[in-house]
Amino acid sequence: MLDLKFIRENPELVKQGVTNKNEKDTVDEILGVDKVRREKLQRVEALKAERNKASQEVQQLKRAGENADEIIIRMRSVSDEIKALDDELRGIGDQLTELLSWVPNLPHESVPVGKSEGDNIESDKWLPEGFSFEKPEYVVDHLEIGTKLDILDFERGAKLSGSGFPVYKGKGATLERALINYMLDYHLQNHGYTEIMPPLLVNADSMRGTGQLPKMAEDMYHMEKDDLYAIPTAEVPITNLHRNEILNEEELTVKYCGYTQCFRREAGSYGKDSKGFLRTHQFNKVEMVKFAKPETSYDELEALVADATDILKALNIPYRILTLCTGDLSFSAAKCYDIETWSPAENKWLEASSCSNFEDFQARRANIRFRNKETKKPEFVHTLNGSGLATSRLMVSILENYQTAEGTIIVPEPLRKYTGFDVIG
RNA sequence: GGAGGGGUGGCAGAGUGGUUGAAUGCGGCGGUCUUGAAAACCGUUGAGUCUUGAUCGGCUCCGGGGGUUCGAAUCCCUCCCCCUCCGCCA
Repeated sequence: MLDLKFIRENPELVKQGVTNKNEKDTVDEILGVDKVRREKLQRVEALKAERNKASQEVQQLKRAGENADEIIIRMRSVSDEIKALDDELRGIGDQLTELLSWVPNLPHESVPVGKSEGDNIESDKWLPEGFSFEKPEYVVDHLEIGTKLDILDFERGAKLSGSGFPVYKGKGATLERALINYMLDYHLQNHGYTEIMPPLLVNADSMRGTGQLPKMAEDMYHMEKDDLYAIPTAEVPITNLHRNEILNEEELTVKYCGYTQCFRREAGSYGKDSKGFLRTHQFNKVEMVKFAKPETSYDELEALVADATDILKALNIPYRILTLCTGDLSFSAAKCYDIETWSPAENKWLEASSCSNFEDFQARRANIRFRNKETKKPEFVHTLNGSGLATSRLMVSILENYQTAEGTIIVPEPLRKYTGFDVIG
């Protein structure tokens, strides 16, 4: 959520940012409603001040044993007027909140202006020694090798749940689990994160807090009976851990890291990159979340990207980093880097991680603050998160980049102590 | 699913319908004392919002919503959440 006062004082800036993000510009509508609201607010508050004063007088008169009927009768009508105005204000307030909840975060000034993913900028690239974009003859895509080695079973997954629900089998399941454990341990031991294992079902307040609601409602699984949502990312429960809390400045930066399964309906994206792991309804992800002081949040963002790419380097997987342009930024993000890994079989880069700074956008929605040591006043924290990383996309990279001419998969060295085997097939 | 108890400031915990934004304790901050620290003592310490250039000031907030009243943390209705016990189950 943007600060209403900020919108009021910088309408042109907000309009520009919203337009650059390809979102609807409702600034004038918001300012109009806001103006009406403030006028009525001032009126009702003046009436309330009058009422409060009169109530004191009634008390004093009664104590003195005098008659207060005149005031009481007068205040009766004032109270009615207050009630009517309050009703009106509630409606206006709801309208304003609704309008504000649809306003996206503004892009940071360092974000390139652009319309779509074609305008993203490649800001870094890392290739293992001896790597070539030339695909070896024998390399087949992850679906084919996974089926052949009997480690992935999408067909039975479809029988159980529908398409997009993968089944991992045998060494495939073990490899997946190894990846998760390896990444978690890496972040805990080398990057100073604290592990969190959160609920996978959360309430609507949590979804609003991180900005999934209202915009992404159609993309989430919703349990109607209990009004709970299946999390699309661990970002939701982990960021909301501190919803409605005031943190101590000394505690910052708070760094959490957690593994969860993630659930996405992916409504409207059928047929688009939908083969095998490229787009699934359920997948595994290790997520990193930070609560930072405003002045350090952009440094923390760079560190977050480094934390994620450390893993790819250790696994020897080619990757590149994209700085997303304004048009490709998500609703809540002020700045975002995508990390993409190379898929030889698809002959393209696949997104394996997204690292974002939300500045105070989520914090304002979720009311996450810290007490400024100097001013002693609470201020909104900056929240950040990044995948570290999504295993399904990593699995594609491993199954393709570690394929041998014999049709086997070499287990990346760092994962071996977790898998207990060196080769699949 | 059944029965009961409870939701008050960072925490614990009082609160007769009328200077209660809220006693008290702890914690935090500042100070006295001390070589320094602890202890002790003194003082101080909620958030949001409107108005203003900034103060001053106004208003709101005792789980959420509604009601009664001139006036509600306090009375009534309703919803939510938490805890304990019983039942069922992993």
